[in-house]
Amino acid sequence: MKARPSAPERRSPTQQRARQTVETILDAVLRILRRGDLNALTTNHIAEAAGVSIGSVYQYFPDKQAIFAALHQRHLAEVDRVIGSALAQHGSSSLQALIAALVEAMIDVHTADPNLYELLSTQIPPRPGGSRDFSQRLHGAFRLALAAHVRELPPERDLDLTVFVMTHIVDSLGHGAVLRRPAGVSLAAAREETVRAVLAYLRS
Amino acid sequence: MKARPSAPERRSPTQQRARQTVETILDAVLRILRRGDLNALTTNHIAEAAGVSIGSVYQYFPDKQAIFAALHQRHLAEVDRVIGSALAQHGSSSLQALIAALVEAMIDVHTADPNLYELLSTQIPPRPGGSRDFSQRLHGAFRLALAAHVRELPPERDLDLTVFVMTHIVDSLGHGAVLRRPAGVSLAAAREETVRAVLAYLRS
DNA sequence: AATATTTATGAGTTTTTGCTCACTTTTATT
DNA sequence: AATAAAAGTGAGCAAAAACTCATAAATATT
Repeated sequence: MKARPSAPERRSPTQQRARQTVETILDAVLRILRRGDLNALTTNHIAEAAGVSIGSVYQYFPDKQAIFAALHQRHLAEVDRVIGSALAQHGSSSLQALIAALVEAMIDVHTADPNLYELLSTQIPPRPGGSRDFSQRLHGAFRLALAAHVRELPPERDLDLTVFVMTHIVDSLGHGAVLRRPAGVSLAAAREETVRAVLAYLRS
Repeated sequence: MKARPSAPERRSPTQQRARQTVETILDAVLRILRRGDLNALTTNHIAEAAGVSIGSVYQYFPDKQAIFAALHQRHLAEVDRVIGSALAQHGSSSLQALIAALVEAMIDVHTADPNLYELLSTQIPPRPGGSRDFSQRLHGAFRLALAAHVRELPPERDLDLTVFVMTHIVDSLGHGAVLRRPAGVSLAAAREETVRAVLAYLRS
């Protein structure tokens, strides 16, 4: 488990089936993750779950970390897509409709892969000066979304601070609504209440 | 890494120095955690970081999981202590003072061990019918805290749903304020804004 | 069709890691 | 002081995991 001295480069897939193999491997990790068996995340088992040989895994990933890093990249792209779609559809809607769409998008993301965030946050080292991480990416997207509605907000508010709070509320409750919802609280109720909380905060 | 067939019992420490050894081992895990090097969480390295032999570790912990489980227990007790203290001091205060105290307590907990929650959530399997986990514990404590102020809340609100939302806001922002605060947002500002958000939600 | 390149395989090597146990040292008891 | 019990040690074992490499199959290029 200790970091190997260096991670040799691997060739990148050029043929279609090679790209498919890479996707299959990443999908297998998600499948294991959904089963919740974190200890089954070994390279050999990932290969087995993907239905490819261990050699194929190392054709495209220099080491185990790289598999998680690739998954991280794919997840970021997916979040961008989902959030972007919500923004595109509700760019000119009311603030309430926008927030509702964002909350729903967040719940969708977390429903698809409930444990992914925890895995990535423990397995992916934060890039020092490199690309933006998950929460920064979310912050940027939400900042853009809220900027269109600044006139509806009380004046004299720090936009970054407001977005920081709003992002955490939406993300945490989107996550919690899927994973930690107490008995007697429906998903729909949690969703609506989250929207209420965000709107109450923004208008306060 | 796969689960061993059975985990034999170990003797529990009776002398003072033995209890100290156990604490030293748990502290070492926290120290490694604070360094952020999740891959250094091997039994041998934990022993080395604690300055005890690997044999001593296995005097008191039947397997590696048990170390994390003990840490989990210790963390739950600490959270109970901190939250309980906040409640005791502000049992008859205003709602605003109470929320402020809870937010501060949450930030304190997360400041001490920023990565602990992530580790535990990935390494500790959820107890089937056993003791309550972290978020349930928090929910119970916050429910108690809020119950004293039901008269200040709008009527016709589901207490569990309200506590669910409030707990996630406080926990997530307490955590985020320490770990994911963007540049230009001070800790004090994040704390105050969290209080504002919770109060706005509760009064909405 | 012949050749080159990319992709896939998986048995086997090497490293890591969880854990044991025979033994020593320290503390408690008589 | 003698004896017993508890605590501590660390070399080393067995299992597991990361990763390699010689080889074969599939696809692309000539």
